[in-house]
Amino acid sequence: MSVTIRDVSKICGLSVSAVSKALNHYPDVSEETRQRVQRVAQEIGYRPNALARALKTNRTYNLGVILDDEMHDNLLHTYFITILNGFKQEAERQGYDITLINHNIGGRKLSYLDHCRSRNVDGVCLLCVDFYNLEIQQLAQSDMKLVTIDHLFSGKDCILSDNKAGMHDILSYVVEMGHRRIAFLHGTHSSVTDARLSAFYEFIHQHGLEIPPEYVVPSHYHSTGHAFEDTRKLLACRERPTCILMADDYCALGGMDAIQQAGLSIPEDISVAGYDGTALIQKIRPRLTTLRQDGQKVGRMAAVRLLDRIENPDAPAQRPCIVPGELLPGETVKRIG
Amino acid sequence: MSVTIRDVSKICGLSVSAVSKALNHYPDVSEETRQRVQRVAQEIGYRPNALARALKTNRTYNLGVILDDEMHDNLLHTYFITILNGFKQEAERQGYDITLINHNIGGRKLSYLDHCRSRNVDGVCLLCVDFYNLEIQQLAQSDMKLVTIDHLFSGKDCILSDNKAGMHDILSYVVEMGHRRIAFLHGTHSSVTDARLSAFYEFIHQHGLEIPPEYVVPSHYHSTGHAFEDTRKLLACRERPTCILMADDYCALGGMDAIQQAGLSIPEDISVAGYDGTALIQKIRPRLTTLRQDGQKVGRMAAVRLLDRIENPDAPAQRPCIVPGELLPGETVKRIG
DNA sequence: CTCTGTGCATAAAACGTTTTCGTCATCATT
DNA sequence: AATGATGACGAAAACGTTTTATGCACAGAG
Repeated sequence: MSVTIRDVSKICGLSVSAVSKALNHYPDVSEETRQRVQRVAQEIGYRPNALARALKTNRTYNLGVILDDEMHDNLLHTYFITILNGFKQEAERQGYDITLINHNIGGRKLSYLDHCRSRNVDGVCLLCVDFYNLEIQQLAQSDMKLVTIDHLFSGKDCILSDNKAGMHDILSYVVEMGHRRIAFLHGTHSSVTDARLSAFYEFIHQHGLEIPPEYVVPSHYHSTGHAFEDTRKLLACRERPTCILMADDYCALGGMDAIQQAGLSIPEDISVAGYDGTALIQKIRPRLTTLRQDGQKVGRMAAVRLLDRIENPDAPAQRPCIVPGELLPGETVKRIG
Repeated sequence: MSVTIRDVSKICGLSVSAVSKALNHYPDVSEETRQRVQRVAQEIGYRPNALARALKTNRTYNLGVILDDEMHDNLLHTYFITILNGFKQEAERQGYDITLINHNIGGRKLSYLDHCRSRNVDGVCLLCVDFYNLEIQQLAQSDMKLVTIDHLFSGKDCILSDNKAGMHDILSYVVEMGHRRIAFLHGTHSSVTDARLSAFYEFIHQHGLEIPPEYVVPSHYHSTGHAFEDTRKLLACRERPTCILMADDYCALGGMDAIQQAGLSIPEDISVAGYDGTALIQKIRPRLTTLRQDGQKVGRMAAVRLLDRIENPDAPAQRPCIVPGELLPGETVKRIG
């Protein structure tokens, strides 16, 4: 089949162990034979079998990424993809591969934890999952090394996009532009939503804004359809908001659609702001005012933390790494008052 | 450490081999002991070590995906992500995991082929790579089971998005709308570009359209920036085209930007069409006329083909699987003449 | 009673590595 | 000359499985 270490050893007239040691830079092998071994290995194209090596060393140099939801299309959300991209780049840089951990595997249901164990990944990144799911909880409480994105399990490593500051920045901007009647069409129940909602309430409280309860409407991330409907309802309020903060950029698109179909124009009649600041969205007109999350960095830091954890397993848990965002003022929020 | 087959065997008072056979549905084990073994395995949470199993059986149930370019951000192109998503879903359905094959792994350069071999993937999907790269060629000529997307290596399995028909459909539509002076801002050298370009030339030849050479301008996929510049040049032609076909939807955005900045409006002054029909693009106004590629299906079929190949390695190579697209008439192509 | 088959279980080799321990020179030190 | 240290290598166990070959008891057939 493939060329093994045994082949190298035979050609060199050495034992298998000698070859192994030569290739792995052990001290007790003469410089001369090391050279010879390496040359022969090179010549006949020897590549260590990662499986066999991992079986022995308990290191696969493989990181799991869990990225799933009931809809099975989270891969399509640009924010998460950007994170995955950053994660992949850093992992690659440090010599790790990444494998996507599936939920149902070959008919049989296999829990995430079992799956990770079975594949012997060195660590796992929980990116875009339902953190309240029981299986995820089980995984989080196991001894599996893991890093989570935008959700903190106590004692575990974690990367957070700074939603508190993000909300603060965008609200400050909107208020600065003269808005008082600000609606918030927010996402579903999650840590991210919690962070953003509480930042929202804290802000309006501190600034003495009077926000009627119907201005805070639960919707769904990544769904132009829901945003469309929920925005329509918002427009039907007795007293219309002058500005709507959307759950994310996708929602902003759906919402803007609803606004325009209602015969209103943006930002003359009503202002809109998004969240995420994905690359594509910045290309469309009118340029959406939004808060860019640095998904690339989030992903990269996640890999850094996870690999750090893998290298020194007994180090105390670090504080969550908080990645700042950046306000992108566009053309969809009008100065009023 | 983890619970192994040996633990099960001890509890059951059986040999390791008996347990293995019981779990793997071998015939020569009594129904009674099979039941007992399965119960015990279940109870103590035994999960076979995929590494050890793979080492012995030469099957990892792991598929590689190569997705790379010099820019390292192909993950961010929606078309490819959609394909990856479809691929992942089908692979998952059939019990396979997927791992992303890196190029540089841990400082050391490792060729794609070596990397695949070393990880012992059962097969590999070439999605979005430079097919003219020497390493890719080497991989394609090896005995590694592989499937390619939108590029045919002779004798290998392949999925093609129907670019010929796609170009034909969109050109027919545009001509039907009365356009004669049609420009084509196309992507970089690749099979996809070849297919689209030849379909373009074939069409204009068959329909007796006179297209000045400067209407066919090489640009870059997935780059609003290049499209912006190249569109500006197009607008400077003595006789402006009435319609521009863009390399993809990203380019369409860049191009539309250039058009609007030139003080022209779409589609009144000039028409534009994209290519890809990604989900997000369909939400923006004006709705882009474009050709939707069914990336989901492309990915799914790729997995189907690859797994088929893995199951029966000696079957003759099938004809390329051609996945049709769908014209999405939007609002960016005006009826003229 | 012997032979042969059958049903069930075990022993052991194998997959390709890493790593611990031991061996055996050689050479310097008492 | 005995001892010890050092340097270079090999033997073998181990990682957790699968699979082939083997054994053994018991049945029925001659």
